[in-house]
Amino acid sequence: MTLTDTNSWTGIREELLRRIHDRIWEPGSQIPHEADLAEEFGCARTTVNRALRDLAESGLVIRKRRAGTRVALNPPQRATLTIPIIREEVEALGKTYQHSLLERACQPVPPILHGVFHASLGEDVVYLKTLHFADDRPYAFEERHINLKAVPEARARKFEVSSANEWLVHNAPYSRGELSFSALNASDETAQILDCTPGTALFSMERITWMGEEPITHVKLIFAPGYRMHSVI
Amino acid sequence: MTLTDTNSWTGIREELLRRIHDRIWEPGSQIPHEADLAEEFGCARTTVNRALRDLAESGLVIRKRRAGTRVALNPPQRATLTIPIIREEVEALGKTYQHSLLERACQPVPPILHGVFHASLGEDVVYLKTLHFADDRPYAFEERHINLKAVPEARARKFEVSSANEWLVHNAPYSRGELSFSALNASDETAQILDCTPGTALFSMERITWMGEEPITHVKLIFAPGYRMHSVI
DNA sequence: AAAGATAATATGCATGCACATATTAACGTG
DNA sequence: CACGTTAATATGTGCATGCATATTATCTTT
Repeated sequence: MTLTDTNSWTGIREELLRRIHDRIWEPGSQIPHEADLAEEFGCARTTVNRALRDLAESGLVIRKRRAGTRVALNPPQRATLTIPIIREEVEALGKTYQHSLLERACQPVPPILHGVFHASLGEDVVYLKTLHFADDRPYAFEERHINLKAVPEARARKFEVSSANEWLVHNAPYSRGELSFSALNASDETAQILDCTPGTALFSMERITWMGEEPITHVKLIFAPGYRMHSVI
Repeated sequence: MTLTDTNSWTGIREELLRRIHDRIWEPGSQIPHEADLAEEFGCARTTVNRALRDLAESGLVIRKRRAGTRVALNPPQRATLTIPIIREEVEALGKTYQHSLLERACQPVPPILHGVFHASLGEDVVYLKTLHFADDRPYAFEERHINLKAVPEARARKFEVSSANEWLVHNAPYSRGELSFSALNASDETAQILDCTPGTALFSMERITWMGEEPITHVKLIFAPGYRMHSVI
């Protein structure tokens, strides 16, 4: 018998987890509905609901109205990725961080969204080109658009002393974001900027962030050769 | 102006979000407590709680008992990455998945860990080279080592019908793993395998998984040109 | 004044209930 | 039989309330 406290929603979640792991409820099969589980555990349906909602959030079960709750067939493998602030990342390597603003434009430069994200930052944007250094060596090349409708204060900022990234982190919080990673061959321009030979495979990260329904900023980072991104499961 | 329905917890969340973004509540500052907000919005405290919990989960506010709720100083730098099973990923594109085993060896081939991960799979391993297809086009090239000490059943498996990945997912659960992403130029061999020109920038993912202290498997995936990995914050 | 006990407070959680909503099943009707 | 309509049902959400728990402030006691 399990010693889990079945009166707390976490306890119920553990018990449900156990049943899924022990294949008492097989992948793809339907599990009893909330009311039955509540009766079995001797708790309110709300409590079971909380536990099931949590499991659904982690992707272990699929819930649909009327259709009931099913054990996910292939539980998605999730990893948590920590997106570092470049300065911190460089300093963690024991190197000195520097950055230089290559370009700053307010005229509407068409955002280079490449169709990666389904969003537009609108017409009124700041466009920034920044190069990040680690010990005088180029570390990453950044292209950024900032939506001035969402962050009007950015119009006056020069972003020469503090980088746009850090300023935005502290001044324009976002509620959600999307990330996209890819590999690309260094163009002549980026090769020159990052001090490598054209054609070198480079790791690239694109990110777009929103506050509610309003896009805040779009960044495309191209890292110098050899960059690796790590994550733990 | 959007007339947010302040009677639903999502509506309240939007309004709270707006206040954070508009700096009505500055980063680091305390926001009114649940009871006050409930009264202001004319709803139950439970509903405000739901909204605040959601914001706390996304990392935008920090909540502590008695201490109250504060706007986060450093908004989230975490993203959850869902690592797809290649077959599902391909099928989600509306394409037909296929894979073919290029090589299978049991003799101790030195694992190509490249010093990325600090681990060794030991001497007794299966080495697999698999090519994954999407509609007859190469999709990803996989090199894998399986630790036979941890998964002895793998010695007898041929991995011709079901891919090693899916077999392991369902038969060798792991407790933790490490991931590493990088970009690399296609070698002559990988270019031939993936049907692209040598030198093309390719996205690569390496993963090692453990059960407890025992490494289970190490995979290196090299994706065909144009691959992108997505993630949400 | 320092240390410990105690009270106050904000969030966390559980309950019982009601109603909303999405989805499926059953049922007619042409 | 194919179709639209209606009913049944499981989850989703809101509310009022009470108690639990962590943390801080305050009040003792020595």
